[in-house]
Amino acid sequence: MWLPGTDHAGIATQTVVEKTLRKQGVIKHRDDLGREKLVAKIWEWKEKHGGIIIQQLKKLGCSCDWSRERFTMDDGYSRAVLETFVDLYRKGYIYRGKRMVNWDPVGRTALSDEEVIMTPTKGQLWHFRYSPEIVVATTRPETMLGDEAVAVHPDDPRYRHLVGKKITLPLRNKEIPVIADAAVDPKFGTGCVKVTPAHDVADYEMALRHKLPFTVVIGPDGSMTAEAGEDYEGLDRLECREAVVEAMTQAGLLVKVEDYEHNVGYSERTNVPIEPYLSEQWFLKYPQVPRSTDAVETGEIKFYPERWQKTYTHWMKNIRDWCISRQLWWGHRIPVWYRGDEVYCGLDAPAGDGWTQDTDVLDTWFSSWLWPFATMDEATRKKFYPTTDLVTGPDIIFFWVARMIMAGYEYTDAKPFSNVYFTGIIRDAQGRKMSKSLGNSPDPLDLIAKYGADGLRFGLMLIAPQGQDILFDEKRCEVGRNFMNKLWNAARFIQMQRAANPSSRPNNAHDYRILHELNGAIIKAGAALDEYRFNEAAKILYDFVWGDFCDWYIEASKVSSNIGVLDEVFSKILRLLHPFAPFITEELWRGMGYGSDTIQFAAWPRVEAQGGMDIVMETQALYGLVTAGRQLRNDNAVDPKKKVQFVIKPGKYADFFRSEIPFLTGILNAESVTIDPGYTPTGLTPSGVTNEATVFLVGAVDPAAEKTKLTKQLADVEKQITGTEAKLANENFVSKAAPIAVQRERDRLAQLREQRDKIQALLVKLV
RNA sequence: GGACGAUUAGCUCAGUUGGCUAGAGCGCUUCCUUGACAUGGAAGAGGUCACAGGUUCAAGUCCUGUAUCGUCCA
Repeated sequence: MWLPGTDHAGIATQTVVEKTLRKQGVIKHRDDLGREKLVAKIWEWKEKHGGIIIQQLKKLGCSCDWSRERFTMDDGYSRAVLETFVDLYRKGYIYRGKRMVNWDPVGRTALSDEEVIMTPTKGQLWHFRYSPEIVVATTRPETMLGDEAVAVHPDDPRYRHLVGKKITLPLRNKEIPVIADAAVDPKFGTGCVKVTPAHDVADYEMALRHKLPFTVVIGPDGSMTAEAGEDYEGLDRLECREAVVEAMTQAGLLVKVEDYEHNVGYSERTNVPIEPYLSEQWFLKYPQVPRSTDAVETGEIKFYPERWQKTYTHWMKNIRDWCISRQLWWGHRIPVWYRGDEVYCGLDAPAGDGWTQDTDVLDTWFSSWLWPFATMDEATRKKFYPTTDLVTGPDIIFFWVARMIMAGYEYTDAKPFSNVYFTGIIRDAQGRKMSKSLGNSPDPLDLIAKYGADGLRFGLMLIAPQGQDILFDEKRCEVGRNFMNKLWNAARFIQMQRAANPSSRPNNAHDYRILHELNGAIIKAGAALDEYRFNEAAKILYDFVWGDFCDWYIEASKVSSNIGVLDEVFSKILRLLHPFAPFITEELWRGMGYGSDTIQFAAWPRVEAQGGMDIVMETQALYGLVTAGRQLRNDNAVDPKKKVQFVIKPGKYADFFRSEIPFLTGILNAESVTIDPGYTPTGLTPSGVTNEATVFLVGAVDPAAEKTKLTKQLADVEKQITGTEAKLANENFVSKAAPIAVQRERDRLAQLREQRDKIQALLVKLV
């Protein structure tokens, strides 16, 4: 059972809707509309656009249980989210506090650490003189307006005498202390750092240790507050930066400016620099951390590919409290009410007047971490929980996977899933992630229109190796489309055979051989699927269908067909391909009359015991003759329409080859094929040497070409002989290698020598 | 700075525990509209498996180091 659904994508959705409304001139700011009306607008938008992904899944033929589709803002699911909040609050995992958070000044909301993208950014490092003895360096001059101290390392002899003294903060004419703190790196810059408690994470920590005041100089919208002083109030933080630099320069306090590359956090959503911002937020201390860490380490929950374990473990071991409040309106509103100093947390508003609910909503991931179980009612859970597989992208291993595991253990006392399959990320041909702003993501519906849903699916499966990102090129869908075309035409061929041929049991070499290969495909594809190697399974089936079934078995069937085996193999092919290509297999399944019910319920093919390994080998040798014969025709530029005479001088299998003369004649477009163990060519007779026989093309010859070809072949074979002989002459190899490996080399050598002799004999004749 | 990937044919990539005479698709060359399929068929060219060491009878595969690219985390 595949349970489909979507989350409400809080910040992304609200941002899009607000932007649209602003563009339409409906509002300037969300406050113009107010909470209820904006949320109503977002619901409208959701009804209109929210189904796109689901539509795409349906068009792709994903076999979800659509009756179970869920949305994180559904009533039932919402209830579960709030219950979780209340429960964790009562258990003491959730707390509210004034902390330094990652502030998105455009989205005007706090973000979790995971939503901040660190990007190396070229900037400058300004060196400011704060006093005759103190020079500090900063990449963010505007923050100096909120400085509350200058810090040095306690053991730094250069500054020890200054510790405890006060200096005057330039521009603000404010007394600030010089403090000593071990967090200062004495080797960085001058060894003195400015301390801005309200606007830097490290400084915030330091301020706590030294009980410094927190002066907020940058407001939630990224502009300077009154605390910054009247010269700067209202300026945007970047404008303010210039103003501060200018003022310091004027005052003669700018010592120097250096180019400097450092990491700057950007909002994942709005792509603007994050502002460390001191504000009142809700935090979650994660539950079930040790158990969740162990679960993955011990393999109770398995990751595919395994290596993501490390990333997971590393994050779990360095886990920090999660800022879960967002200053948004689209999402689950925090179920906490205030009245004066009173705080109430519960599912519904408390009785009595004067209570106001917290205005924040919860981080979307706080909603979706409950997904594996909150989407199911009790009866469903009994049947399907814990679930077996989660399929997701490695980019949300922290956002979602880790949190789901913790929620699972906390609320169901069980793992939410046994296996996590991490897909590759589809990138464009230049290796860039697909993104709306780049406009480099193709519309799946367009691709389906062009290549068919099955073609698109199969094409993608073939190019998606486990654990690797996929460079997407539309051309690659052609492979899938072509394959579907091939499949369809194979079906047409079978149908045409039905009229002429009665069904029967396997009775000839080609039958046994194709059934043998079918078994191989079933085994190998099954094993690949068991290990989540989807591309490998797709490749195995592709090769079997195109190579073995179409190129050989159907071709053989043109000479003499066995409709019973054709149908048996093809009906199994359809079942094997059904997970990859649901539409065409369903169509053919019914169209070919293999079942009246949907193929979805047809049993996965089983391996049927097949005798006749000898026949399979003989047939392999037979096909070798065909290839040799075709080569002869090609090399000697024989008109494809021209019927020619072949003579085959067999090593073994003479009787078998003789019994297949009709097949050989047909497939080689021969006038005649003769099997003659005692054949000696007269004059110039082009020939091809296989392991089991020599094939002669009697008739038209180009002696020069023939000689070149044979000489090249001889050189090739002799090179291999030398290599094999060297191996076998190596005492160490013979004594230390596995006996099978040694035997294999001996057999090979014998075979190669035989081939060499044959070619030499032919060359002698040519001279 | 740390962790993890990648580096194999012109391009995009397979290659599971070492046994390889290294594969596929696309592209390329030659020929073919023969009753399943030109979204096709037949044949073919094309690779010192990033580099340097090491382990081994044997290394694309294991180990160490280097280089380049990518992702994640500080």
